[in-house]
Amino acid sequence: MTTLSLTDLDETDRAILRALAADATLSAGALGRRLGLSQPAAWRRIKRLQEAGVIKGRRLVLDHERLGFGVTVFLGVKLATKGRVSLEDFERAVTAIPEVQTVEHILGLYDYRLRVVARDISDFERVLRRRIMTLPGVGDVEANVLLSEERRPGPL
Amino acid sequence: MTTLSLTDLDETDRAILRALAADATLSAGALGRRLGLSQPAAWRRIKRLQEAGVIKGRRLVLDHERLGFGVTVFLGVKLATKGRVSLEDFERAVTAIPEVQTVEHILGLYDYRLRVVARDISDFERVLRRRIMTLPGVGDVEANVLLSEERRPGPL
DNA sequence: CTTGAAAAGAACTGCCT
DNA sequence: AGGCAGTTCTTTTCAAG
Repeated sequence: MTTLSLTDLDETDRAILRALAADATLSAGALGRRLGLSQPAAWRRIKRLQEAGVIKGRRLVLDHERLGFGVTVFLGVKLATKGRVSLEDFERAVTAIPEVQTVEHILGLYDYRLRVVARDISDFERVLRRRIMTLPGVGDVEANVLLSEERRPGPL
Repeated sequence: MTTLSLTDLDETDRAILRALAADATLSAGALGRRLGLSQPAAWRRIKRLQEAGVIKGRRLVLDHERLGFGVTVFLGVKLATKGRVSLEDFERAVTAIPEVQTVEHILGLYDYRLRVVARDISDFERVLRRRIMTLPGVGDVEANVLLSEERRPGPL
């Protein structure tokens, strides 16, 4: 496992990550052609990046609107009671809510940021009142409705 | 294109999405075995979901820490000047910053939420001062350092 | 690192229930 | 809709330069 070696990725590794980050569907052969490598060479590099843990996996990108979840809301949550037990209780309870897609523990005015999806605004109200506000230790809550979102490749 | 398909996904489609959302590596054959379908049957459903636009693509999940970006910060940004041109100017400029991974236009106290990665805190300070604060129309900025994050499958 | 080749498996197609 | 059988392509592994 801890063959953890590398912060030493060369420029070719970075190019592979850039290409795959945009489209994880690319085959080793197609990648090699694009970068001037043979198929086995590209394949070995990809495998190396996976085993080093740099590539953690591949996930589907779903269109939640088409799945009937037209509303995405970010919630900032401040805990009324802090301390180790409160954090653990809150995290356990919040991860059991299906509408919660992401739980981020952050440093700042709020303790947690939640990404919540709902079918529509009234469905969101239901989730907020019956699920979120009843979580253990919840204090202040701030809501932000997502209007649009753009993801970028990130630095490499 | 507009083979507009439907909000009518049956339970099998949902099971496919649940499985693939966790691991997009699964082959149609493996998926079929898991659900009691033949390989072509599973394959046809996956293809249908892709053509319907429910599945938008497959993305790599990278470990940014191992890539040397140990710090993730969320920035709430309030624009000083609003209006159509200001929003477009801001969005164009902000998407050109490599450290910015996500740009979310939101409704609430702040106008945008940015997800920013940096090598360390002093690298983040550089990005903040030289890149973010110099963006056109930037007013208030609030920063939240990410401590930990958990992603969940979401409702289905 | 390359090329070449072989085995396994996945993707795709057509036909039939 | 689903299954079966077959073809084609890629992935994956290995040998050798």
